Amino acid sequence: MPKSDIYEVAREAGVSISTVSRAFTRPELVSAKTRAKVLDVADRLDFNISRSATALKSGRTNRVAMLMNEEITSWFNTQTFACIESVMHPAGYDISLFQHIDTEANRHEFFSNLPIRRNVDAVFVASFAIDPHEVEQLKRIHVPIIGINTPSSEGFDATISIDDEQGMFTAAQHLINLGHQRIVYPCSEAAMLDSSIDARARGFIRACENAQQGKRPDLDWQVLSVPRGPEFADSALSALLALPEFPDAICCQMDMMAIPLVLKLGRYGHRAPRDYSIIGFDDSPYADTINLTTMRQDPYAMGRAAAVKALKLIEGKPLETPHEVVEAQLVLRGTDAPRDE
Amino acid sequence: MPKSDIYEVAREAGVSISTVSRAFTRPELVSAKTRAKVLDVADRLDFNISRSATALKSGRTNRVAMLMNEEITSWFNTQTFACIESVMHPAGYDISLFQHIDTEANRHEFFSNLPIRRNVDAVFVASFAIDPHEVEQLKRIHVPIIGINTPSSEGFDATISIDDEQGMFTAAQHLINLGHQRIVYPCSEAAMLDSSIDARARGFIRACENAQQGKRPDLDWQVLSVPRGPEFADSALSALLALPEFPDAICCQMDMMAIPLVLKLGRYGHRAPRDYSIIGFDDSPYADTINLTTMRQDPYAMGRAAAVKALKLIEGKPLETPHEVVEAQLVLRGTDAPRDE
DNA sequence: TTGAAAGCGTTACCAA
DNA sequence: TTGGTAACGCTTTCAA
Repeated sequence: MPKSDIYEVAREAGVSISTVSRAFTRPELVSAKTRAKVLDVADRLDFNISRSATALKSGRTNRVAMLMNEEITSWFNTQTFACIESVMHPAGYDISLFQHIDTEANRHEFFSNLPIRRNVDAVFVASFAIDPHEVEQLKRIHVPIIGINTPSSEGFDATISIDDEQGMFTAAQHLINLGHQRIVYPCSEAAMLDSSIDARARGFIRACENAQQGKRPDLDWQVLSVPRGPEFADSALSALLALPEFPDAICCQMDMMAIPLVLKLGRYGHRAPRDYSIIGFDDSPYADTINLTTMRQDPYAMGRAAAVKALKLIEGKPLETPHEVVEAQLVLRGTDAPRDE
Repeated sequence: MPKSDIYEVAREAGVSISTVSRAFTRPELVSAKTRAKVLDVADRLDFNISRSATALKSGRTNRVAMLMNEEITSWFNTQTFACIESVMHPAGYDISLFQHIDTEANRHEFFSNLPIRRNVDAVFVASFAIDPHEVEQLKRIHVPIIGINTPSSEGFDATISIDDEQGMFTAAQHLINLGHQRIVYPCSEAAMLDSSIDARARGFIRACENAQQGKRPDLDWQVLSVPRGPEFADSALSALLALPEFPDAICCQMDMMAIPLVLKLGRYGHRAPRDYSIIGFDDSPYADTINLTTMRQDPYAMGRAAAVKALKLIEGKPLETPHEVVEAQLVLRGTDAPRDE
């Protein structure tokens, strides 16, 4: 078993363990020659600095936690994780992932046991709401807490969020401006506290009420709520087809709702934009392929921004703008058209 | 700063640090009363056992590495990561992710510096080929190496792979049996060494040559290779449409090729299964939505199996079946039909 | 059931 | 530029 320790390397290289350590982590303090010698011996003996020991000594853990709703396999979570990883990994951090912090049981388990206490240098909360009590609990780990798409920034050291309400307001407005009469907003029922979704619904409602009270008193709109779960798109499809009159515009909570609808409504003779306009939200995979008009959000940029903030906070540096809100962008493609008179 | 150490907890609880330690990690060795007391004090003082110290003391790192081609955002990588995580996390391991071990530069950097040496308890290699020299390098970290969809099991302590060659053979065979005459296999050019993809092409070719030499001497088939990159599906689309005669069957390297093709070919008047049959590979998102006939592989099950193997190997237990190969399943849906005479 | 103490592999201070 | 040494926070053996 050729796993050697720092003493062996020191002996073999004819130096002290201090020098071995420095050759790895403070190369500038060691003469080029000594350093080369040490690294050469170390490589031969399959030696490398132990991160655990470094962590212990330094008081840092070199690890951050990332809390998420549901699975990392969802589009937003994957994107966010990927770019936080791409910033944190080069900086020497591992990400300890906590999925499914959504059910009451899991939340309670997590926030009362607080397994990450004293074991991470920062915490990311990705795209879900935690209640004030939970934030309090989280604060007890005494490290920076960074939120991504959290409905509130209360209690967080930094947040970056998309403006869901305004984004969906814009989407609905766009549909209204196109002259559509009967607009439906299909959405899967909000998970407990998941107000990123709620905010979108609020934006839709506000746009419709605005229009109704203004120059479009005739506007006919409704929120079509279907149960959460893997079947939500099919549920929305059925609900839509069962409506007394098919809408001329559909404003979707997210692309994962819009894409199946566009695809499957076609089979029932409803073609966008010929028969109705439809708009999505997210610009997630295949939105471009099916030419879906949508509101784009950029989780990659958000994740990166969050990671950069975290790194600064870990270093104890102050943040110029701890809390940021970014706007979703309307991406016009081919599933919307003015209503023909 | 109420971050307290084990001594403070011990003092406050009126016990020794040994007892505090045991209260957390060996509760059965501590009287219920003492344990309750200790945990109570610990919670009040925001104390928790340090994973770094535990790791250092134990000689374990409580961390595994996962190496992958390209980004974690690809469907297969995300799925695999998610389920390895779901097994390793509860077992107390973090996953240190190394993305983009694909370019020559990154590979060299990784395999010669070997940053994970002495810093992980196992290594997962997800879905890409590493050359014999690289395997040798990897072995120098002296921990179990587990491969997922690696073309060879040479040098690995355990592997689980899908039989790409056989899977694509089955897919092509199916199309041939349906009576199709002109079969095209569009594929993006293999990344260097990425023979999971090559294996699929080989399966396609074998099925076609078999048929040709047997009862289908008239079979007309070809491999349509397009450059890698984000545009591969559009490149394949153009290439297909530029063919002297449009094929009556398309056998796709993967669903991410098949799905855009089905969607976009429709705009050019080619409808599956009316005008041609098409089959995918993977059963990735939206395959079911568009009713794509495809070969299903189950990265979730594979990841789980790989993680279980890793855990056993870390414990030093022997594996009954270190190397496993699973078959892809033909999922018949709606994009294939017998050729009408 | 509990306590004392050694040691895991580093880093950083102080000295040389 | 390099070496000696204490200390980081835990686990575990041995003793009580």
